[in-house]
Amino acid sequence: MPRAGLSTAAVVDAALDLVDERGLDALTLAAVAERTGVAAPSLYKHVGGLAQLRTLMAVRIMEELTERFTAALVGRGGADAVATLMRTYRRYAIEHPARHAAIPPDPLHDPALASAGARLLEVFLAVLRGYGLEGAAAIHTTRCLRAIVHGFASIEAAGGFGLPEDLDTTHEQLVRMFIASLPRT
Amino acid sequence: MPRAGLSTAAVVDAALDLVDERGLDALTLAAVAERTGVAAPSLYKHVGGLAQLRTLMAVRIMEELTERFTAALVGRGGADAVATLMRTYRRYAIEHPARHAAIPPDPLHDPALASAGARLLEVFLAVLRGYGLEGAAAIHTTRCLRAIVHGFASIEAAGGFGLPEDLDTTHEQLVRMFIASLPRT
DNA sequence: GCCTCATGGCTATGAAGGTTAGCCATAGCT
DNA sequence: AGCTATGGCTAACCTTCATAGCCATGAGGC
Repeated sequence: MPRAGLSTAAVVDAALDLVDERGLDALTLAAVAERTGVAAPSLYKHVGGLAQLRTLMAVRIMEELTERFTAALVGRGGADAVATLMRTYRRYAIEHPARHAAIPPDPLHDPALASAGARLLEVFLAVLRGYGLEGAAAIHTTRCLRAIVHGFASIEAAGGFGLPEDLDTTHEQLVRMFIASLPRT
Repeated sequence: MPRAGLSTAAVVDAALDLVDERGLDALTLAAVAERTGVAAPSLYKHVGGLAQLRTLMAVRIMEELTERFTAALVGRGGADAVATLMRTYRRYAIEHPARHAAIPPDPLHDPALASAGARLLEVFLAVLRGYGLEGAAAIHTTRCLRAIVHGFASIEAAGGFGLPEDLDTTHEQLVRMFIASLPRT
């Protein structure tokens, strides 16, 4: 009975690979167990259960997103930064639709997700701070931005825009719309 | 063994009541069966299974939404119509968060949902047509509007806006942003 | 080099849920 | 009154999550 040498991180890795390949609905402990070469109950030695596996995945995904944003935003400011943030978010959702769908809508409500969620939120706030927005105005504008990027990415990743018109064009229109709504710098 | 006098419509009614009360995740054939006073397998006499029950619910929900929109929009046009559409959508999602969450993102991909989805889409297009938008421009702008209202409503209905700032204010900012992006009439 | 014991596997088991098969009483029609 | 389609039912099966409890591994101390 040789050991598989599993770890919590390895289980999360396998789960992420699984949803990338077969979609979020395919995330089942049995499938993760098969992929890691272990019986399903053995996963409980590394992970508290399906629910906890989902939150661990969400943390990883939010960290990955935050990292992508910060990498894409270095040296940028103003409208350029806003547009880059929106395009980077969209690209991530296209590349990893299942991961995008796994992002919880209310990360701040779960202590295990709160800090990763707060760091992600901070990226949005930082971009708008470069626009002179602070306090309540920054919160309202961040919410608008979040609603826009989340809404577009969710629908696109789900294949919800059925008609043949070009989606890049639609997205650029959305980028212009949001930037035009910001205060003149 | 007296008959319960069930029908497909009655099963869908019970399912809608159930998700209204206990959330979308509580939608289970066992729960619907209990609520209708019948054993779970008996539901199969009226409904093809859980998946079909979900699409039947989605059809009902989209029809209900279309009806609300048309009722709210009579006699309105231009910016007033756009704002009314956005506010009506938001109100529906607040009143019925589970129903809103049950709306499929890609209704046009399922033949059973296509016509209800197309009627709903037509409301959006009609509102923008009053703005002189037609053809590809109307499609792009409808997509923007859909992304905005869907994104905001999804996050709000899920309790995703954690901070205490007033959400009405945020939504009105979003309404102004979208209307400002439309061509001058 | 051996012992100990925490660790990480395993099998067995059970509870929920979806689904199918097949039976039978009811109710409506002739 | 009798036939038959219909709409209930029970029994059974499969999948999945989860728990319990067993046992081999293997690292650290002696």
